[in-house]
Amino acid sequence: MLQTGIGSKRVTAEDVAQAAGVSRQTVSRVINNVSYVSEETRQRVEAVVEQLGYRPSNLARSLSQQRSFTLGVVTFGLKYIGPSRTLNGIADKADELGYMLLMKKMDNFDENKIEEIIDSLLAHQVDGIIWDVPENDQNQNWANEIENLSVPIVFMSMEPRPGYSVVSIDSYLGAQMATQHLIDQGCQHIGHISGGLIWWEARLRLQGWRDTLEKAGRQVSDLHWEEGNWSSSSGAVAIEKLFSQYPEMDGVFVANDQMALSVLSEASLRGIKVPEQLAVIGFDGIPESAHFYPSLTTISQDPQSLGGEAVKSLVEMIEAQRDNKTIKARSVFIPPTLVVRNSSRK
Amino acid sequence: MLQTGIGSKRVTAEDVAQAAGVSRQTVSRVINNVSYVSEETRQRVEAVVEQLGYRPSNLARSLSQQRSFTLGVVTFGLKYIGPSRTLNGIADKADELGYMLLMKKMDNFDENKIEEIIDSLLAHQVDGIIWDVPENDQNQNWANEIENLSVPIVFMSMEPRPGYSVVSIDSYLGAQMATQHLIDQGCQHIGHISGGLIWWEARLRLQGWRDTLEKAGRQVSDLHWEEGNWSSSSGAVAIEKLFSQYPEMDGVFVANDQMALSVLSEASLRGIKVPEQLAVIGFDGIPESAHFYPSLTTISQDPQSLGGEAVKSLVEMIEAQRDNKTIKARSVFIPPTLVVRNSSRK
DNA sequence: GTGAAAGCGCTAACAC
DNA sequence: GTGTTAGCGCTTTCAC
Repeated sequence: MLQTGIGSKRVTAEDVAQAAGVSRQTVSRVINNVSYVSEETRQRVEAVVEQLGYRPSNLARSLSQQRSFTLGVVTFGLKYIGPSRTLNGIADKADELGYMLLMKKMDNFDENKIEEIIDSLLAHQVDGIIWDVPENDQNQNWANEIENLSVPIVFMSMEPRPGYSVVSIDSYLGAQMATQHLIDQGCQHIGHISGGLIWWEARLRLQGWRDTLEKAGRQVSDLHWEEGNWSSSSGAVAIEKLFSQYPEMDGVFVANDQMALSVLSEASLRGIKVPEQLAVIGFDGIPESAHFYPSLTTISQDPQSLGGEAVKSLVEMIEAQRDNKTIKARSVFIPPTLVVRNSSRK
Repeated sequence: MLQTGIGSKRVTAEDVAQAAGVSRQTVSRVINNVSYVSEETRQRVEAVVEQLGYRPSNLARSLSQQRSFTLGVVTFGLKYIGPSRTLNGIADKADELGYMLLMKKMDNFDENKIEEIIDSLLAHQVDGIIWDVPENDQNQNWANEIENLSVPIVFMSMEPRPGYSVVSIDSYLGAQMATQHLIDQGCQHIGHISGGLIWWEARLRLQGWRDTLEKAGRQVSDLHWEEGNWSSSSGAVAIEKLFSQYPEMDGVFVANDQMALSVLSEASLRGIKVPEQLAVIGFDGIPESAHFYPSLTTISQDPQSLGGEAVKSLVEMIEAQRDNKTIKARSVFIPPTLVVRNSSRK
């Protein structure tokens, strides 16, 4: 039974105690199922709880226990599908482990905001923090600011640093797989469209492409790649440039599926046949990519488990801290998988 | 300056008071800028605050003020782009108005979960709740359960009921606009692919399509539409069926852009020319739709402002409640806009 | 202007 | 088994 009446006064443990003719403490014991309470008392209390519609206040509990079972999550670019799928994974795992999520978003790289955000999370007594904001030039310094936090923190998609816990997709590996796949398909001239290079993952994917080509003895030039910003629009601009500055290109590794979508469209517009004249491979494996035309070969990641891993790591750290164990930072890299579809099958 | 040291003891107002040689209350006054404090004391306290890195505990404040400046948000289908863009709008507006977001997700329609979720939110003393879960047969009953909540609640994308605040896109209007557009382009046989009909919005879009056709004197049959579930995959299945059961179809209104993507792909596969042989219009206006091939005509909604409106409504209700004013429920319908692109321009 | 006391709703520690 | 006391960190009320 839910509490009734807008603005009605809250039913407290004290109310229940009085109505049941016991002490507050006994009510607490019944609620939390801790230490023995006689069956008779328990039932009496439970009846009153039900009758009064009593719900314990987590707020008060958090204050008294100095632990809130709440995790702070700071995300960036929630309006894009990638980050929100990760958030979904975080939410699922948090739920499973009995934590709530206190959410903050950060949309620009204002350094002052970093402290403000962390502070507001801390003020709400979060037990730990998940930081899912891309690292870039402007916000690198926060690493220092965050160094001595009073709660554990897990970073996502950030370059691992000793002493920090980081959970990421193995973008470098994925880029290698993608490039190698194009090589295996017989492509001779493989271009790349990167994500915004302020993102660590974009830099990794670029590097993976470059290294793989070089390892295969291919010539790599700066004319062979263009920087996008993850959006489809930027993909359209980038592929235009590549078409003109790298006309012999017969394969392209695109750093995410959204930009790859534009590559397919622009190719269609120009009558360039995919994959015959141009093989295309994306990254992310968004569900829609299976329905692009032609269907898109891609490096698939599972943001669900990515988010889940982050929560798992964080909760481990939280527990360790409570038990006064040493907290050992742990970095997790999740390998992506290659999904071959029509856009690359020569 | 951030707090230092994992697990280090929290700096409290009491600590500051002692260090500054004043009482806790004076510290509180300085922090909250309320009532007069002598300039000298103020500066002394502020110095100590800075020096000790004192951060007031919002938790304790919430408990004592019986108000948390936290909003509960319950979302459904966060892994899809629509709901997460809405969440983004919610987060922005909440930030602007000084509220934090406590997030819960709900992924199936388990009725028991409803109460549990609401309870956990209430236990954390949220000041109000935004309910962004589609209404369906199984979960209609919650309306009753939620009836007498102790905090204000705003529903999203739900059929308006007297006494409830609801914020929605005007899907019916959008469907009319879409269908009318196809009529205006000269389409004679206009089909429809709906979203999952457990969603109120899917039903509205279906109805808008049907009504508009009938108003235009067109014949409408159940062979002219198919139910999808919003996903691209379901769109592929649906369009297949329509192609076979409604071969004369020369225009199709698809209930969201993801499914429309599959329509474009399947048309390409079959060599059906869009828009010459089949005009296609989607719904939502996701950024990618501008880069489909051909670019997709769509009914564009702004989930950002949708989420913003919900927060605005909710906060209004919260303030009203605090001032003991009568809370008047208010329903907001946001009209979408028609974006004409190549998929429908005959 | 500033301080003392009480209270927000709960739990931990110790009695009985 | 159950009650009492103290305390989590803050704000409110009321003195002075």
